[in-house]
Amino acid sequence: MLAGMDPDLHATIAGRLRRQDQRYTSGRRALVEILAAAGRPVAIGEVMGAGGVASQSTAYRNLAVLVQAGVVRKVFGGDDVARYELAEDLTEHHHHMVCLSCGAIEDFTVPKGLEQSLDRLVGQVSEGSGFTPQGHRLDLLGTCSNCG
Amino acid sequence: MLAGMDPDLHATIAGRLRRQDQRYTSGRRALVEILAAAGRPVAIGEVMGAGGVASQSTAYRNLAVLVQAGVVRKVFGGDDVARYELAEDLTEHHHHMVCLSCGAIEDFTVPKGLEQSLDRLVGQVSEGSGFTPQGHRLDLLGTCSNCG
DNA sequence: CTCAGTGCAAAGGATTTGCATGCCG
DNA sequence: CGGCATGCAAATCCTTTGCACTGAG
Repeated sequence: MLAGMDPDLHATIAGRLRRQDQRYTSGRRALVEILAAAGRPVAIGEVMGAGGVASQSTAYRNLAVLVQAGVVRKVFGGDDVARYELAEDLTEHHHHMVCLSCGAIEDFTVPKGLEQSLDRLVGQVSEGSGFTPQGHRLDLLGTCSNCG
Repeated sequence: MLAGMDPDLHATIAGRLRRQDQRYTSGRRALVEILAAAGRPVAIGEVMGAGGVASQSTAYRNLAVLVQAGVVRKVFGGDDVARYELAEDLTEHHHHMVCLSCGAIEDFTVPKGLEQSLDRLVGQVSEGSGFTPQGHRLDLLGTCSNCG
């Protein structure tokens, strides 16, 4: 586990899984460790390369379970490969810098004031439309240092 | 063509294609008409269902050409199917409400003041990191009226 | 005539599913 | 013991590509 990581993380996750009648197996724990260590959304290839996960299909299956339990979020960048990160309530609310060239994603946060403006906006837009907002997504699109 | 649509739209597009040594064929024009009429990002299935486009592979190929020419933008929502919309400089800067249930996407715009805040943010974040921003993406995630 | 554009069918890559085996509760 | 989790391989889904044909310049 990374230093600085919430020591109750695994207990919290175990609880959420139990609520869904799911077990917190070593394979699922390995996935969580990888996501927590990465600190940014990781694609399936990186997950497999990290070691500790043997079967790709099981990785997909477990990630789906974790998403269902609200432990993991699936994010899409500029390319068509899905990436996974720990749910925001296990880490913190943040945003993404998406590289349009290679698809890599990095995290960043924004000033609290702007976040509040965004939250207010969410509420405004929801009124009138039949749309029920559950959150927002603010991404920067551009070119990362590797591709620039 | 839809009433209210920029009458020079097709001329503009033809010019951009010509710059890439591409022709503005009837098939490509049909795609543009569909995107313009939709007013929101459309998936390949909707494109085919709209009529006027015979071959799915040609549709993909022409959409790629249009993206390359800066006429069309490819967007990803909450699911893994790509959607296409006219480039922002042919329409106007806007944002998306993404339905997490069915993947549908609707457009919306935000107050100018907030947009300016976002633009300022883009500049700030770019400094220090090696990331070169080219734009931003602000989406609302939630449930649409059909799925709610 | 020549070459880009088009259609059909086959190929590709990412993700999902079927089935038999192994392990935890 | 019984059922869920896991691995492997086959299947699916979206998307791209190969190749021969057609049409516009």
